[in-house]
Amino acid sequence: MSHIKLRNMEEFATASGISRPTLSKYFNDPDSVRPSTRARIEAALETYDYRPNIYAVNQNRKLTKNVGIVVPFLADPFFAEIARNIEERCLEAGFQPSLFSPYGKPEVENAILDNLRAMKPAGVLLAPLGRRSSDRKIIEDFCRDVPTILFDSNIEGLGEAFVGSDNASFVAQTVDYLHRTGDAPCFFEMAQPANPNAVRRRDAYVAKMIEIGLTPHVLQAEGTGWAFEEIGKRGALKLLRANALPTRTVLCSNDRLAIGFLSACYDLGLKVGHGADCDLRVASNDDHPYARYTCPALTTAAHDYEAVSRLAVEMLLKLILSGGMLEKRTETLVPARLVLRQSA
Amino acid sequence: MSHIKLRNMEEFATASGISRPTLSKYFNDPDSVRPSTRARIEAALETYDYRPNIYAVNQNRKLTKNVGIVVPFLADPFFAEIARNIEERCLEAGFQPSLFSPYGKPEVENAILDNLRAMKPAGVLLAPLGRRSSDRKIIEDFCRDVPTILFDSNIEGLGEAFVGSDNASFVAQTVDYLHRTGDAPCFFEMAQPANPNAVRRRDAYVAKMIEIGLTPHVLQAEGTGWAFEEIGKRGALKLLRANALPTRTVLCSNDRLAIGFLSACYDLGLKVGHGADCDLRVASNDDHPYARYTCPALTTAAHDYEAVSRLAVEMLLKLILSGGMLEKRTETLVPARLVLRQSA
DNA sequence: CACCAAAATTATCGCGCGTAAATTTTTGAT
DNA sequence: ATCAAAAATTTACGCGCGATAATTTTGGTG
Repeated sequence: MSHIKLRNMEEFATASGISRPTLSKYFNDPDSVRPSTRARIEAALETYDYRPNIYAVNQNRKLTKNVGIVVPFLADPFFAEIARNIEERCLEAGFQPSLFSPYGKPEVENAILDNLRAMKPAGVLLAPLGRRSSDRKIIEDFCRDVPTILFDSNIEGLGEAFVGSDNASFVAQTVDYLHRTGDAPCFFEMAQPANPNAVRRRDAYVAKMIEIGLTPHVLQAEGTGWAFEEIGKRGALKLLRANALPTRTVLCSNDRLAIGFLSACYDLGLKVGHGADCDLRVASNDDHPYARYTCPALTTAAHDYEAVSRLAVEMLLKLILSGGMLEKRTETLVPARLVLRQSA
Repeated sequence: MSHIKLRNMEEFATASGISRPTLSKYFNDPDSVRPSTRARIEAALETYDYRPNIYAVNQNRKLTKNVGIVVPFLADPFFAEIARNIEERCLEAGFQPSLFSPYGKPEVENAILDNLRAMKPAGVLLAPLGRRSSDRKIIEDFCRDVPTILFDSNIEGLGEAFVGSDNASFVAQTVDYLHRTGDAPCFFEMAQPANPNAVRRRDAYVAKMIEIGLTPHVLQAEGTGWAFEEIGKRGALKLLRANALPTRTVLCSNDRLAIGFLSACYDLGLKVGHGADCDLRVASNDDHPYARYTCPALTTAAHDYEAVSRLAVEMLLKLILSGGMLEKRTETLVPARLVLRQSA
């Protein structure tokens, strides 16, 4: 355990009595050397303090072992949870994940993509911001340079594949359940949603309502940005005070809006739930990590976090193994799982 | 706008008609070259698509422009919010932040520190896990190799400085307020807290109660890990059903426990708040991003997110400028700000 | 016009490692 | 002991850039 600091692989080679090219092979793949020499190397690593210089390594490798993970807003617990899952799986697969978030700002997303390009990652898992179509080209260019899998939010034709949740499945299940057990819901959303999935959910709601022969009612909360709870609460207060709800059942576009909605109901003394003594029912989409701790606990269409993150990483590994290109672009949609709690 | 891809600085030099050493100077500091040549370079950058290879750059620089940020559990909205603030400030200061989280696992934290060492960052902002004292040496060794500022959770004597919230200030304010306006609180915490700040808060509570001549009551919820809401809810259900609360006022160690506590109260039909018709009062610490959307909204001692992140980054920049060593280790404690809402 | 400091250029080395080709050693079977 | 295959070694080059020293050019001054 002398733990002498060695400055480069050359020094470690002389110290350990093993040639530098063999060491290089070992660090790239420990199984590529004979078990006996591997043991000698690992014994030497116990004695001497040496790690390859990652910058020199990555400069000379055509492909690094880095994997980029980009989510639109990391301080949103939904994305934090997805990112955590993905990161863990990448580590298990022997890659070095790097986490990035533009926190809702398109110009920061552009900067992240530029940095990512310079990092020459083996692959990137990108959950893009909802973007003006004029920005499509930026992501298109990025995907040309870096092997990329899109997740969470699809952009038609971009990336080597898409993995995400099936918004139609989410809304169909909640609408169906609410309709069967009482009023069909009106739909509560942001007028200017930060995330393109919101539009897909609204469209799915309208389609589903028409399918079952009912009139869709869409209610919108004003406000931009990522403070969904606040926007939901203010919007709900306004609607509830004006008595503007067309039904006694509300389906929120996502759980964060619903958290705000429930908070507004509480403030106004309205009892939410499916009981006979309740004033209205509130359901939502996502199964946000806190959905089970709202008052009342939130009935919601749950993301399959495990499946989405697993499928996304599997697709990424497949992409990396096949050299950065997939035969054809696939879109994998994971259905929701309806979670019944007290709110509806 | 030909945007031809150039493979290295040499090619960009011939293409732009500027010598490579001058370009190198420019990329290290745009102001180090004559304004006229700077303009020529930037004009060339518009025409040609070139970025220095970050791995080659970092290999040859003694010090990189990287900054490491490590938080114990990034999927905890408190840490996500702090990390977001810090990241933003580092970017403004011209550094490249890299975000890491061991998600509560000590062995992952060790791996992160190893990777960080290899990254040769200009500095690191580290919010350590609560650790067994036997692991202290690992962080001690790390701080010897890498200029490090500790934040959020202090480890006596480690790092070049510490910046965090003043736990005593948090608890003193809440206890004081609760005591003046009604019952003094009992204290609700985890029996095996994941974060060392919890211990400091408990001690501060006990000290404060004794100071004002009252008997402290500490109630503990069983459970380990980072699912604080669940632990808080189960613990609260158990206590409430057993009617084991010594007072009608509860101070939770942190907001996530309080979220679970409030959820339990709701389930049991207990009305929480400071009104005459309420069954009990619940207050807490942190001002978690969702504290204002609980039912009822949570009275809590708020972190000064802005100040903590600003001071931490300022300290880091000072550390970097002074070459990785500060004259003496300082501990900056930011006081809490009491936020009165409906729950107490 | 000459003068001089500042800035840019040329030339050259070093960083730490990947990688290839040619050679030598080791291995496990006959 | 023999021998071919596998593995390790020696030698050498290249990656893209930082950094230095010696030289030339630039731009403002008297």
